[in-house]
Amino acid sequence: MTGSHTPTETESQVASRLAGQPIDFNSMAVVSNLFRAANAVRNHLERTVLAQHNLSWTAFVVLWVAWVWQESETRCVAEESGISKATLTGVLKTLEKLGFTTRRRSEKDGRLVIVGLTAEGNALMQRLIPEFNKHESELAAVIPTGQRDEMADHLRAVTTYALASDQ
Amino acid sequence: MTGSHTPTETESQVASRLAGQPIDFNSMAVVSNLFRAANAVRNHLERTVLAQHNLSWTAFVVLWVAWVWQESETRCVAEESGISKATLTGVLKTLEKLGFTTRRRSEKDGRLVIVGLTAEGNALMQRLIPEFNKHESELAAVIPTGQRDEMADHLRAVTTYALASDQ
DNA sequence: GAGAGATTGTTTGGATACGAACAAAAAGTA
DNA sequence: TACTTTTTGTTCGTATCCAAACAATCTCTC
Repeated sequence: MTGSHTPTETESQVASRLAGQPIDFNSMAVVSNLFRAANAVRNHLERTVLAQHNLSWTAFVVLWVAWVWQESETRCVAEESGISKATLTGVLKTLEKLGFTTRRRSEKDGRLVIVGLTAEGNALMQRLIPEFNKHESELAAVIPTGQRDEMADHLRAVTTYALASDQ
Repeated sequence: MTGSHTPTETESQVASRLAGQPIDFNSMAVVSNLFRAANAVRNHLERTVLAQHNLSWTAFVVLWVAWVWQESETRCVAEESGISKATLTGVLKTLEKLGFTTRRRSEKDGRLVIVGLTAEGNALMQRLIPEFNKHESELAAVIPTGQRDEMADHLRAVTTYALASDQ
Protein backbone atom coordinates (compact mmCIF):
# COMPACT_ATOMS: atom_id res chain seq x y z
CA MET A 1 0.00 0.00 0.00
CA THR A 2 2.82 2.39 0.87
CA GLY A 3 6.43 2.57 -0.19
CA SER A 4 7.87 1.57 -3.55
CA HIS A 5 6.84 -1.49 -5.50
CA THR A 6 8.92 -3.80 -7.63
CA PRO A 7 7.83 -4.29 -11.27
CA THR A 8 6.77 -7.82 -10.38
CA GLU A 9 4.60 -6.59 -7.50
CA THR A 10 3.01 -4.04 -9.79
CA GLU A 11 2.23 -6.56 -12.52
CA SER A 12 0.54 -8.97 -10.13
CA GLN A 13 -1.43 -6.11 -8.59
CA VAL A 14 -2.59 -5.11 -12.08
CA ALA A 15 -3.60 -8.70 -12.81
CA SER A 16 -5.67 -8.88 -9.64
CA ARG A 17 -7.31 -5.49 -10.29
CA LEU A 18 -8.30 -6.63 -13.78
CA ALA A 19 -9.33 -10.17 -12.84
CA GLY A 20 -12.38 -11.38 -14.73
CA GLN A 21 -12.11 -8.74 -17.46
CA PRO A 22 -11.16 -9.73 -21.01
CA ILE A 23 -7.74 -8.09 -21.06
CA ASP A 24 -4.86 -8.97 -23.42
CA PHE A 25 -2.07 -9.05 -20.83
CA ASN A 26 0.63 -10.07 -23.28
CA SER A 27 0.08 -7.01 -25.44
CA MET A 28 -0.21 -4.82 -22.37
CA ALA A 29 3.17 -6.08 -21.18
CA VAL A 30 4.79 -5.35 -24.55
CA VAL A 31 3.47 -1.79 -24.75
CA SER A 32 4.04 -0.83 -21.13
CA ASN A 33 7.58 -2.21 -21.15
CA LEU A 34 8.24 -0.38 -24.40
CA PHE A 35 7.64 2.87 -22.55
CA ARG A 36 9.44 1.83 -19.40
CA ALA A 37 12.51 0.97 -21.47
CA ALA A 38 12.42 4.09 -23.62
CA ASN A 39 11.98 6.27 -20.56
CA ALA A 40 14.75 4.62 -18.56
CA VAL A 41 17.20 4.67 -21.48
CA ARG A 42 16.41 8.26 -22.30
CA ASN A 43 16.95 9.45 -18.72
CA HIS A 44 20.13 7.40 -18.48
CA LEU A 45 21.65 8.80 -21.68
CA GLU A 46 20.56 12.33 -20.84
CA ARG A 47 22.39 12.18 -17.53
CA THR A 48 25.51 10.31 -18.62
CA VAL A 49 26.18 11.72 -22.09
CA LEU A 50 24.05 14.75 -22.91
CA ALA A 51 23.92 16.79 -19.69
CA GLN A 52 27.63 17.73 -19.81
CA HIS A 53 27.03 19.33 -23.23
CA ASN A 54 23.89 21.22 -22.17
CA LEU A 55 21.85 19.14 -24.62
CA SER A 56 18.34 17.87 -24.05
CA TRP A 57 17.30 14.59 -25.62
CA THR A 58 15.28 16.30 -28.32
CA ALA A 59 18.04 18.77 -29.05
CA PHE A 60 20.40 15.83 -29.60
CA VAL A 61 17.96 14.06 -31.91
CA VAL A 62 17.53 17.22 -33.98
CA LEU A 63 21.30 17.68 -34.07
CA TRP A 64 21.65 14.06 -35.16
CA VAL A 65 19.19 14.46 -38.04
CA ALA A 66 20.89 17.67 -39.11
CA TRP A 67 24.29 15.95 -38.98
CA VAL A 68 23.09 13.00 -41.05
CA TRP A 69 21.82 15.17 -43.90
CA GLN A 70 23.96 18.31 -43.33
CA GLU A 71 21.29 20.40 -45.11
CA SER A 72 17.63 19.69 -44.57
CA GLU A 73 14.23 21.39 -44.72
CA THR A 74 12.55 22.20 -41.42
CA ARG A 75 9.48 20.06 -42.07
CA CYS A 76 11.74 17.11 -42.88
CA VAL A 77 13.80 17.53 -39.70
CA ALA A 78 10.64 17.70 -37.59
CA GLU A 79 9.23 14.55 -39.15
CA GLU A 80 12.42 12.52 -38.77
CA SER A 81 12.94 13.79 -35.22
CA GLY A 82 9.42 12.74 -34.31
CA ILE A 83 8.37 16.18 -33.05
CA SER A 84 5.93 18.82 -34.27
CA LYS A 85 6.91 21.83 -36.36
CA ALA A 86 6.09 24.10 -33.42
CA THR A 87 8.44 22.22 -31.11
CA LEU A 88 11.22 22.27 -33.67
CA THR A 89 11.06 26.07 -33.89
CA GLY A 90 11.84 26.28 -30.18
CA VAL A 91 14.56 23.63 -30.22
CA LEU A 92 16.29 25.27 -33.19
CA LYS A 93 16.21 28.58 -31.32
CA THR A 94 18.12 26.87 -28.49
CA LEU A 95 20.58 25.10 -30.80
CA GLU A 96 21.21 28.31 -32.71
CA LYS A 97 21.91 30.16 -29.45
CA LEU A 98 24.40 27.42 -28.53
CA GLY A 99 26.05 27.90 -31.93
CA PHE A 100 25.45 24.42 -33.31
CA THR A 101 22.91 25.00 -36.10
CA THR A 102 22.07 27.58 -38.75
CA ARG A 103 18.86 28.62 -40.48
CA ARG A 104 18.42 30.17 -43.93
CA ARG A 105 15.58 30.76 -46.37
CA SER A 106 15.44 28.62 -49.49
CA GLU A 107 15.97 30.56 -52.72
CA LYS A 108 13.83 28.18 -54.76
CA ASP A 109 10.85 28.22 -52.38
CA GLY A 110 10.30 31.21 -50.11
CA ARG A 111 8.23 29.17 -47.66
CA LEU A 112 11.02 26.75 -46.78
CA VAL A 113 13.74 27.15 -44.18
CA ILE A 114 16.92 25.11 -44.55
CA VAL A 115 18.57 23.80 -41.38
CA GLY A 116 22.34 23.34 -41.37
CA LEU A 117 25.18 22.55 -38.96
CA THR A 118 27.96 24.93 -37.94
CA ALA A 119 31.59 23.82 -37.65
CA GLU A 120 31.07 23.61 -33.87
CA GLY A 121 27.99 21.47 -34.43
CA ASN A 122 29.92 19.08 -36.64
CA ALA A 123 32.82 18.93 -34.19
CA LEU A 124 30.44 18.18 -31.32
CA MET A 125 28.80 15.32 -33.18
CA GLN A 126 32.19 13.97 -34.18
CA ARG A 127 32.90 13.47 -30.47
CA LEU A 128 29.38 12.67 -29.34
CA ILE A 129 28.44 9.90 -31.78
CA PRO A 130 31.12 7.36 -30.76
CA GLU A 131 30.49 8.08 -27.07
CA PHE A 132 26.77 7.67 -27.57
CA ASN A 133 27.25 4.46 -29.51
CA LYS A 134 29.35 3.00 -26.72
CA HIS A 135 26.38 3.35 -24.38
CA GLU A 136 24.05 1.91 -27.01
CA SER A 137 26.28 -1.15 -27.18
CA GLU A 138 26.19 -1.60 -23.42
CA LEU A 139 22.40 -1.32 -23.39
CA ALA A 140 21.85 -3.72 -26.28
CA ALA A 141 24.29 -6.17 -24.71
CA VAL A 142 21.53 -7.36 -22.35
CA ILE A 143 19.77 -8.80 -25.43
CA PRO A 144 21.18 -12.08 -26.81
CA THR A 145 23.35 -11.39 -29.86
CA GLY A 146 21.19 -13.29 -32.31
CA GLN A 147 17.99 -11.56 -31.29
CA ARG A 148 18.96 -7.90 -31.68
CA ASP A 149 18.10 -7.66 -35.36
CA GLU A 150 14.80 -9.37 -34.67
CA MET A 151 14.14 -6.88 -31.88
CA ALA A 152 14.87 -3.93 -34.16
CA ASP A 153 12.60 -5.44 -36.82
CA HIS A 154 9.71 -5.79 -34.41
CA LEU A 155 10.14 -2.23 -33.18
CA ARG A 156 10.18 -1.00 -36.79
CA ALA A 157 6.96 -2.89 -37.45
CA VAL A 158 5.26 -1.35 -34.42
CA THR A 159 6.37 2.11 -35.53
CA THR A 160 5.08 1.56 -39.04
CA TYR A 161 1.71 0.39 -37.76
CA ALA A 162 1.31 3.30 -35.35
CA LEU A 163 2.24 5.87 -37.98
CA ALA A 164 -0.04 4.26 -40.55
CA SER A 165 -2.99 4.41 -38.13
CA ASP A 166 -2.62 8.19 -38.03
CA GLN A 167 -2.94 8.04 -41.87
CA MET B 1 18.92 16.47 -49.91
CA THR B 2 15.45 18.01 -49.75
CA GLY B 3 12.00 16.57 -49.03
CA SER B 4 11.17 13.70 -46.71
CA HIS B 5 13.23 10.53 -46.43
CA THR B 6 12.11 6.96 -45.88
CA PRO B 7 13.58 5.09 -42.90
CA THR B 8 15.58 2.94 -45.31
CA GLU B 9 17.04 6.02 -47.02
CA THR B 10 17.97 7.46 -43.64
CA GLU B 11 19.70 4.29 -42.46
CA SER B 12 21.84 4.00 -45.58
CA GLN B 13 22.73 7.68 -45.31
CA VAL B 14 23.79 7.13 -41.70
CA ALA B 15 25.88 4.13 -42.73
CA SER B 16 27.65 6.14 -45.41
CA ARG B 17 28.25 9.11 -43.05
CA LEU B 18 29.82 6.75 -40.50
CA ALA B 19 31.78 4.61 -42.94
CA GLY B 20 35.20 3.62 -41.63
CA GLN B 21 34.37 4.37 -38.00
CA PRO B 22 34.06 1.54 -35.48
CA ILE B 23 30.32 1.84 -34.90
CA ASP B 24 28.03 -0.88 -33.50
CA PHE B 25 25.21 -0.53 -35.99
CA ASN B 26 23.14 -3.36 -34.56
CA SER B 27 22.92 -1.74 -31.15
CA MET B 28 22.29 1.64 -32.73
CA ALA B 29 19.35 0.16 -34.64
CA VAL B 30 17.88 -1.35 -31.47
CA VAL B 31 18.10 1.87 -29.46
CA SER B 32 16.96 4.25 -32.18
CA ASN B 33 14.02 2.05 -33.13
CA LEU B 34 13.10 1.78 -29.45
CA PHE B 35 12.55 5.53 -29.42
CA ARG B 36 10.90 5.69 -32.81
CA ALA B 37 8.40 3.05 -31.67
CA ALA B 38 7.74 4.60 -28.27
CA ASN B 39 7.26 8.01 -29.85
CA ALA B 40 4.96 6.80 -32.60
CA VAL B 41 2.84 4.69 -30.26
CA ARG B 42 2.58 7.48 -27.71
CA ASN B 43 1.45 10.04 -30.29
CA HIS B 44 -0.97 7.52 -31.78
CA LEU B 45 -2.61 6.66 -28.45
CA GLU B 46 -2.69 10.31 -27.36
CA ARG B 47 -4.62 11.25 -30.47
CA THR B 48 -6.95 8.26 -30.72
CA VAL B 49 -7.77 7.51 -27.08
CA LEU B 50 -6.58 10.23 -24.71
CA ALA B 51 -7.32 13.51 -26.51
CA GLN B 52 -11.12 13.10 -26.25
CA HIS B 53 -10.77 12.93 -22.46
CA ASN B 54 -8.43 15.92 -22.19
CA LEU B 55 -5.68 13.64 -20.91
CA SER B 56 -2.01 13.92 -21.73
CA TRP B 57 0.09 10.78 -21.88
CA THR B 58 1.71 11.44 -18.52
CA ALA B 59 -1.62 12.30 -16.93
CA PHE B 60 -2.93 8.92 -18.06
CA VAL B 61 0.10 7.06 -16.72
CA VAL B 62 -0.28 8.77 -13.35
CA LEU B 63 -3.99 7.99 -13.37
CA TRP B 64 -3.16 4.39 -14.21
CA VAL B 65 -0.70 4.05 -11.31
CA ALA B 66 -3.20 5.66 -8.94
CA TRP B 67 -5.92 3.29 -10.17
CA VAL B 68 -3.73 0.23 -9.72
CA TRP B 69 -2.94 1.01 -6.07
CA GLN B 70 -5.96 3.20 -5.22
CA GLU B 71 -3.92 4.87 -2.45
CA SER B 72 -0.26 5.65 -2.97
CA GLU B 73 2.46 7.99 -1.76
CA THR B 74 3.55 10.75 -4.10
CA ARG B 75 7.16 9.59 -4.31
CA CYS B 76 5.96 6.10 -5.22
CA VAL B 77 3.63 7.36 -7.94
CA ALA B 78 6.42 9.47 -9.42
CA GLU B 79 8.83 6.55 -9.50
CA GLU B 80 6.38 4.13 -11.08
CA SER B 81 5.23 6.72 -13.60
CA GLY B 82 8.80 7.36 -14.63
CA ILE B 83 8.65 11.12 -13.94
CA SER B 84 10.28 13.41 -11.39
CA LYS B 85 8.61 14.57 -8.19
CA ALA B 86 8.47 18.11 -9.58
CA THR B 87 6.63 16.96 -12.69
CA LEU B 88 4.16 14.95 -10.66
CA THR B 89 3.22 18.01 -8.62
CA GLY B 90 2.12 19.77 -11.81
CA VAL B 91 0.34 16.76 -13.29
CA LEU B 92 -1.57 16.16 -10.04
CA LYS B 93 -2.63 19.81 -10.07
CA THR B 94 -4.14 19.22 -13.51
CA LEU B 95 -5.79 15.91 -12.57
CA GLU B 96 -7.21 17.44 -9.39
CA LYS B 97 -8.66 20.33 -11.40
CA LEU B 98 -10.29 17.78 -13.73
CA GLY B 99 -11.74 16.04 -10.67
CA PHE B 100 -10.01 12.67 -11.13
CA THR B 101 -7.57 12.55 -8.21
CA THR B 102 -7.34 13.63 -4.58
CA ARG B 103 -4.46 14.61 -2.32
CA ARG B 104 -4.25 14.36 1.46
CA ARG B 105 -1.54 14.51 4.09
CA SER B 106 -0.50 11.29 5.75
CA GLU B 107 -1.39 11.13 9.46
CA LYS B 108 1.57 8.91 10.26
CA ASP B 109 4.18 11.02 8.46
CA GLY B 110 3.59 14.72 7.94
CA ARG B 111 6.00 14.86 5.01
CA LEU B 112 4.05 12.41 2.88
CA VAL B 113 1.12 13.15 0.59
CA ILE B 114 -1.26 10.32 -0.33
CA VAL B 115 -2.67 10.30 -3.85
CA GLY B 116 -6.12 8.81 -4.38
CA LEU B 117 -8.76 8.48 -7.09
CA THR B 118 -12.20 10.10 -7.05
CA ALA B 119 -15.34 8.25 -8.13
CA GLU B 120 -15.08 10.05 -11.47
CA GLY B 121 -11.46 8.96 -11.75
CA ASN B 122 -12.40 5.33 -11.16
CA ALA B 123 -15.31 5.53 -13.60
CA LEU B 124 -13.04 7.03 -16.25
CA MET B 125 -10.47 4.27 -15.89
CA GLN B 126 -13.22 1.65 -15.97
CA ARG B 127 -14.04 2.82 -19.50
CA LEU B 128 -10.53 3.79 -20.58
CA ILE B 129 -8.62 0.61 -19.73
CA PRO B 130 -10.49 -1.78 -22.06
CA GLU B 131 -10.38 0.79 -24.87
CA PHE B 132 -6.68 1.34 -24.30
CA ASN B 133 -6.01 -2.39 -24.21
CA LYS B 134 -7.79 -2.87 -27.55
CA HIS B 135 -5.26 -0.54 -29.15
CA GLU B 136 -2.40 -2.31 -27.36
CA SER B 137 -3.59 -5.58 -28.88
CA GLU B 138 -3.66 -4.10 -32.37
CA LEU B 139 -0.15 -2.72 -31.94
CA ALA B 140 1.31 -5.93 -30.55
CA ALA B 141 -0.39 -7.90 -33.31
CA VAL B 142 2.41 -6.93 -35.70
CA ILE B 143 4.75 -9.08 -33.57
CA PRO B 144 4.50 -12.85 -34.08
CA THR B 145 2.46 -14.43 -31.27
CA GLY B 146 5.28 -16.56 -29.88
CA GLN B 147 7.72 -13.66 -29.67
CA ARG B 148 5.73 -11.15 -27.64
CA ASP B 149 6.77 -12.49 -24.24
CA GLU B 150 10.37 -12.57 -25.41
CA MET B 151 10.03 -8.98 -26.58
CA ALA B 152 8.63 -7.88 -23.20
CA ASP B 153 11.45 -9.73 -21.44
CA HIS B 154 14.13 -8.00 -23.49
CA LEU B 155 12.55 -4.61 -22.87
CA ARG B 156 12.44 -5.35 -19.14
CA ALA B 157 16.12 -6.28 -19.22
CA VAL B 158 17.03 -3.04 -20.98
CA THR B 159 15.04 -1.07 -18.40
CA THR B 160 16.73 -2.85 -15.52
CA TYR B 161 20.18 -2.18 -16.95
CA ALA B 162 19.49 1.50 -17.61
CA LEU B 163 18.07 2.06 -14.13
CA ALA B 164 20.94 0.15 -12.49
CA SER B 165 23.48 2.34 -14.32
CA ASP B 166 21.99 5.38 -12.58
CA GLN B 167 22.71 3.51 -9.31
C1' DG C 1 15.43 16.21 24.45
C1' DA C 2 18.26 19.06 21.54
C1' DG C 3 20.70 19.56 17.40
C1' DA C 4 22.59 17.40 13.06
C1' DG C 5 21.34 14.96 9.16
C1' DA C 6 18.15 12.80 5.96
C1' DT C 7 13.68 12.60 3.53
C1' DT C 8 9.64 14.51 1.22
C1' DG C 9 6.69 17.56 -1.66
C1' DT C 10 6.59 22.15 -3.53
C1' DT C 11 8.36 26.21 -5.85
C1' DT C 12 11.26 28.35 -9.24
C1' DG C 13 13.39 28.99 -13.71
C1' DG C 14 14.19 27.44 -18.11
C1' DA C 15 13.48 24.22 -21.94
C1' DT C 16 10.48 21.21 -24.34
C1' DA C 17 5.88 19.82 -26.37
C1' DC C 18 1.46 20.26 -28.80
C1' DG C 19 -2.76 22.15 -31.32
C1' DA C 20 -4.71 26.07 -33.26
C1' DA C 21 -4.41 30.36 -35.40
C1' DC C 22 -1.67 33.01 -38.34
C1' DA C 23 1.02 35.28 -42.38
C1' DA C 24 3.74 34.46 -46.35
C1' DA C 25 4.50 32.08 -50.45
C1' DA C 26 3.50 28.67 -53.98
C1' DA C 27 0.36 25.94 -56.80
C1' DG C 28 -3.86 25.14 -58.96
C1' DT C 29 -8.00 26.98 -61.47
C1' DA C 30 -10.75 29.84 -64.24
C1' DT D 1 -4.29 37.56 -65.01
C1' DA D 2 -7.24 37.11 -60.67
C1' DC D 3 -9.05 34.00 -57.34
C1' DT D 4 -8.91 30.01 -54.48
C1' DT D 5 -6.56 26.40 -52.26
C1' DT D 6 -2.59 24.30 -50.35
C1' DT D 7 1.76 24.29 -48.07
C1' DT D 8 5.13 26.02 -44.77
C1' DG D 9 7.26 28.02 -40.57
C1' DT D 10 6.19 30.95 -36.70
C1' DT D 11 3.50 32.68 -32.82
C1' DC D 12 0.39 32.00 -29.02
C1' DG D 13 -1.51 29.72 -25.08
C1' DT D 14 -1.26 25.99 -22.17
C1' DA D 15 0.63 21.82 -20.27
C1' DT D 16 4.44 19.08 -19.30
C1' DC D 17 9.29 18.15 -17.73
C1' DC D 18 13.54 18.48 -15.04
C1' DA D 19 17.36 20.11 -11.76
C1' DA D 20 18.17 22.93 -8.04
C1' DA D 21 16.73 25.47 -4.16
C1' DC D 22 13.52 25.41 -0.49
C1' DA D 23 10.58 24.59 3.84
C1' DA D 24 8.51 21.19 6.57
C1' DT D 25 8.93 16.97 8.86
C1' DC D 26 11.04 12.91 10.56
C1' DT D 27 15.17 10.19 12.26
C1' DC D 28 19.38 9.57 14.44
C1' DT D 29 22.78 10.50 17.83
C1' DC D 30 24.46 12.04 21.94
